[in-house]
Amino acid sequence: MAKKSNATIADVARLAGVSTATAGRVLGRYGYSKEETRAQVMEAAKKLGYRTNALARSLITGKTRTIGVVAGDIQNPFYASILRGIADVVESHDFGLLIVNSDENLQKEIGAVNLLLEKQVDGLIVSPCDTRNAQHLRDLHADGLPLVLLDRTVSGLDVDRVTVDNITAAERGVQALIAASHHRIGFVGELLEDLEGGLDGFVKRGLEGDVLSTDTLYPSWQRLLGYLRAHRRAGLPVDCSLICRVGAYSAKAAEKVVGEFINKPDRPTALFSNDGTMSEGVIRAVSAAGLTVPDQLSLVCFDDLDWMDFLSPGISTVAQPRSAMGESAATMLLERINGSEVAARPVMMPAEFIERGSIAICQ
Amino acid sequence: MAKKSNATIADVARLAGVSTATAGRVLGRYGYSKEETRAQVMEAAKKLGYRTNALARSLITGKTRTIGVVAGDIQNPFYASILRGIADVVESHDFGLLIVNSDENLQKEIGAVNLLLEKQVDGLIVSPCDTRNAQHLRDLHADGLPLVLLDRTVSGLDVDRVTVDNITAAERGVQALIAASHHRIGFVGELLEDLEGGLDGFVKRGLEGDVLSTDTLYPSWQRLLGYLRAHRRAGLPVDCSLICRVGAYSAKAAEKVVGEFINKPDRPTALFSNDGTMSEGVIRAVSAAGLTVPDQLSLVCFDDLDWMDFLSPGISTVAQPRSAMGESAATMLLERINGSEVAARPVMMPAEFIERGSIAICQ
DNA sequence: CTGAAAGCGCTTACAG
DNA sequence: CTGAAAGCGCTTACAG
Repeated sequence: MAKKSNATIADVARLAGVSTATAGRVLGRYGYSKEETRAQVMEAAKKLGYRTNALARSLITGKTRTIGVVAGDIQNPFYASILRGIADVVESHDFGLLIVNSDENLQKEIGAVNLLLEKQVDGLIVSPCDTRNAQHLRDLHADGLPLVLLDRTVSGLDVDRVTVDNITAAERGVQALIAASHHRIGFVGELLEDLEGGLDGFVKRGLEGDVLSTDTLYPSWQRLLGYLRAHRRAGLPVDCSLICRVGAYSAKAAEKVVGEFINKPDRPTALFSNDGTMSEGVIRAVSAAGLTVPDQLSLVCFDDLDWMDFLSPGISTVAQPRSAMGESAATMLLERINGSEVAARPVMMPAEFIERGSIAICQ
Repeated sequence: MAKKSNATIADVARLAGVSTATAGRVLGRYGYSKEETRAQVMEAAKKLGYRTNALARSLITGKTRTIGVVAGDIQNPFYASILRGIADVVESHDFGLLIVNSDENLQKEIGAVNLLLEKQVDGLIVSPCDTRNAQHLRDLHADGLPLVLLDRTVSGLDVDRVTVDNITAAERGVQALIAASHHRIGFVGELLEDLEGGLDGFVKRGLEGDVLSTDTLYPSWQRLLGYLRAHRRAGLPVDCSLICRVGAYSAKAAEKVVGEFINKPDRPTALFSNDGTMSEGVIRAVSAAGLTVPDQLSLVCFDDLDWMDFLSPGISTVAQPRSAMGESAATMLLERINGSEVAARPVMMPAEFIERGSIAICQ
């Protein structure tokens, strides 16, 4: 049995000797049906290899049981883990998962959202590449489409979101370095976006007190804030020349910039690398410079990538709960899809500092 | 403008003062339409924030411009890179990408395929978890659905596929070790499946000459074949006790088994680790045993993971062309979807041996 | 509990 | 070049 999966409800109904309405009721598991009728229809369906056409059903019900995700790059371990978390909850609810990469490019993001909307997804999880320029996302929400923001937020868009408490997390990592008597701690981050007042202005404000509305700041800037706060609370001055602004989100770029950075005579005694991809570049640069970790240079990274554990020495790092982030985002989205109308939930997850062997006491 | 994306073609047609057929023609870019009419319709569409409902279109055309992928685990760097390759070609053709994890579990795979079929994907890329028990995949092909197999093949299913030339690749890696005078080379692989004749029988056959029909063998067994072939061609005997069968696809499991393996008095002088995940376990075990690579133990891995390059010493490895594998699979699938009826293409991609610092001359 | 009819939002012949 | 009508494969009221 079961061949040619192009049988329709009409075919099944005909073979079973019932109306399409009845056949539809038993095959779609809605409405009433007599035990006997059900058996007949099921048998006919089996004989014909009937398979529901979700398209037709969705056209009527207005629900596709499919959600869309716009991620920066599914190949990046950060997103890969988050996606796994999303996929786990989505799959357990028998939903489909449509995934598109944005490469952190606004035009691609807009195109991706459009594609997903045309396919009528029931909801969207987006890691927005631009926190201000995001009218397409605001429109989505205004149209009532369930939407969850991931990793970043968007100004003027009050929807469910899951982010990491980057400030506290970075502060914790830098504190560990300060506790080991380091006073010249380099900060390595992409710090891509241009902020008003520039880097110097930002540092000045960050040192004067906690910056308000840090929500829509990009993660690397938030982490810089944590770096500043750790210094401020320890009563330590900040040397702006120790802030290494890579200016691109790539391990190669980080390697190059950090290479020059640590080859200067007044190089830092420790480095705080603000991201997994940056960290790869840092490790390469440090190794190329022939510096030993932690003896000649202490190191704390961000995001616990597989290799940080077995690299020798183990890399102390701030671990983001990646899978849990994905699970949380997906769970909230499904709740919205199921009609929840609670106020927007700004889920900010804590990151855990993992102490390993990359910090030495500064002499 | 552009709000409420629930306007239909009928709404646009009404506002533009034309028939739905005409509105459909201009919005769907098919059939003829006068320049003037087109302008009117476009303006009405813009005013209403019209967006195509791909569901309705697909129901008629029978095409969804969406493909499905069943991967083992999207979080695994092997699959993550392949998926990126797939996504790149799919996105460039304006197709959607539906992804499901199988966790290498047959029941989940069957469920995944079913979900994707109900959503009417135009084609499927599957890394089958079972090379024999795969009637659901054979049925797919019999039904005429475009299907491409990834990484593994299925016996009795002659469709497009992209695999790696595992035998040659592994042979090349082991050769490098033999060339450095190693005679006691351990092989670490999951070797999950039970083959007739067991491991011993397999080794015996592998040493007698090239095993026929290696196609449907699982990758780790193919790689073992490469290990055997390298020995045979070098005139070296094979000690079965050096073949470390992990029996599970997990770094943890590999770490445990390899830990015991290399703590024995007659431990190998070199290790060939047959997979990225196994390699993680191997590195942890080696490091826990306090052995120095390559001085006390030489090492060659499989699949070039990020860390293999910057781990010190660099890990010599056999690199699989992951992104290219995904691109190739997706390209072939789209060709089939576009009607290509050439004979099934068994694409077997070469893996490149990357020499770094993990091999020392055996004293 | 079942069936006839309408309709979801499009595209496709078919006339004109 | 345009429109009226039918139809893709389902589900949804509405009668009975």
